[in-house]
Amino acid sequence: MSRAGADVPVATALGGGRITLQVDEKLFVKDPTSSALGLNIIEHGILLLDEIGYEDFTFRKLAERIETTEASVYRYFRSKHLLLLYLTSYYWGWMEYRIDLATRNIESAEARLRLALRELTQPITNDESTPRIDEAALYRVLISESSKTYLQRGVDAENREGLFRSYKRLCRSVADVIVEINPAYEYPVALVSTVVESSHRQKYFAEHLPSLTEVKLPTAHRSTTAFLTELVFQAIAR
Amino acid sequence: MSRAGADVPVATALGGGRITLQVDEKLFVKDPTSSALGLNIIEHGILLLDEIGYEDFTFRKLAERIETTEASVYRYFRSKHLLLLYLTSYYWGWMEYRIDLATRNIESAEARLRLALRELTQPITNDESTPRIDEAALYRVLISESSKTYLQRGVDAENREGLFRSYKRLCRSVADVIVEINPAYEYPVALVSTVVESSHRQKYFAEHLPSLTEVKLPTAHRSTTAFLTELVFQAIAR
DNA sequence: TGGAAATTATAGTATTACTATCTATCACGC
DNA sequence: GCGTGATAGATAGTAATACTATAATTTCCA
Repeated sequence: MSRAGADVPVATALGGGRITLQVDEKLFVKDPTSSALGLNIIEHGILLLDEIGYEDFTFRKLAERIETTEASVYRYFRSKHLLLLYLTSYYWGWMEYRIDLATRNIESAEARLRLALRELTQPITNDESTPRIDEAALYRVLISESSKTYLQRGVDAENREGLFRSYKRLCRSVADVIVEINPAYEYPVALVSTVVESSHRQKYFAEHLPSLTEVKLPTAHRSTTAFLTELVFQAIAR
Repeated sequence: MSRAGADVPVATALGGGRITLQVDEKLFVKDPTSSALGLNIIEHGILLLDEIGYEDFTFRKLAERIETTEASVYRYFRSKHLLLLYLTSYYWGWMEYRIDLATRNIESAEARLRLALRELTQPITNDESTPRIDEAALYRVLISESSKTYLQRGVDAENREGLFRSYKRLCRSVADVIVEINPAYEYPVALVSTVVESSHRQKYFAEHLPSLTEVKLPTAHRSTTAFLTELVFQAIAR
């Protein structure tokens, strides 16, 4: 399957730094990595989303913060929804790249699955090569807002355009490892998508609705990894 | 634990029918079950949410449909967000009532858990006693929109007011059965909340992002039940 | 039947999510 | 150094949303 890293998103440059991922061109009007203004939109888009949440976030507020105009922001993204989709797509692409990096050259499928689950359930760490991206903030945005990319009427049309490709590819590639371990297991992709969603949700619950989970701050990441790793290995045990 | 049904929501009357559930009074301004207009708001609120989705849903559109005015709708619900929260709260209360009904007098904890998972993952069926409620439509609304009740900035305040009590109580009561089966299992509530969320999500994926799951229409309900029941029993096996 | 409560009609506000147009700036090749 | 084309900024405008306010009318029921 994707062991050799074929088909994995290519690393190029974001934030004046050295690494970025290919994000589908349909997600933006003009590539935000191609100009200082675009990078500003990404950088402060993440920070503002983290601060005030998707519902209260507007291009007007973002424009004020980076001292540009609403119209200029619209030159890069058709809507705040597509900005969010861009960010999540970037995130999943990066996640797949990280998993690939962590698991290549590892023989045992079990070990690879364990590493992949670790990457999926631990927060992404600050990356020196992308100085403009606050990874911790992006991760919080993902936890709170990523479901909103697909829980809306436009899903089907957007899916037809391939805008969810990075998420689907990520789930598929982890599911492939499960199939390697137990080809008889009937729900590999469902299991992965459940784990990915649950990882975010449990951390959200830990912070906002703590009686819905045993995952507790400040060790939420660690116990989420433990909970979900155990869940997966028990589920696929022959 | 809740075996005897203590603390389970009481059945009273909705829709001119015989059964309703106590819904927290903080969720509405004026009890919608107390008048014809209120019942109309609930009935067509569900149908309209199902038809156009939460984002496009407005009180103006609802008012037009039931031939009343925006202001009249606002007399019952402070916002569309609180209407959605009312509907989900009603749903979880009813679910708890159904689980209690299905599992009381059953000795084996395993059997009770299996029955509870069945209730949680199968769609609610049309109920003769609530002729004004289209259960199938409500279920679709829940699948697509229920996460939006808590994935927003107001969660903490609303949680402090107890507006998520019915969801928390439901998860807790199912988790109690897990504890009965395996007191050593570390994540009973997390497992239940994961299953409840995943049940909705997998069905949503089956319809809109089918490559994220093996659950397939038109047998989505059956295979979701199978997938999640297996997942739970494997997870809690000693 | 009278008075209170519920509902309707009408109007208004601030904000949102855009779209349009025109001008200023700036890098570039010649 | 000059023109050109692309980018960004300034400004304005629109339809819809999510309410709030107030007065008039209808309904209820004691």
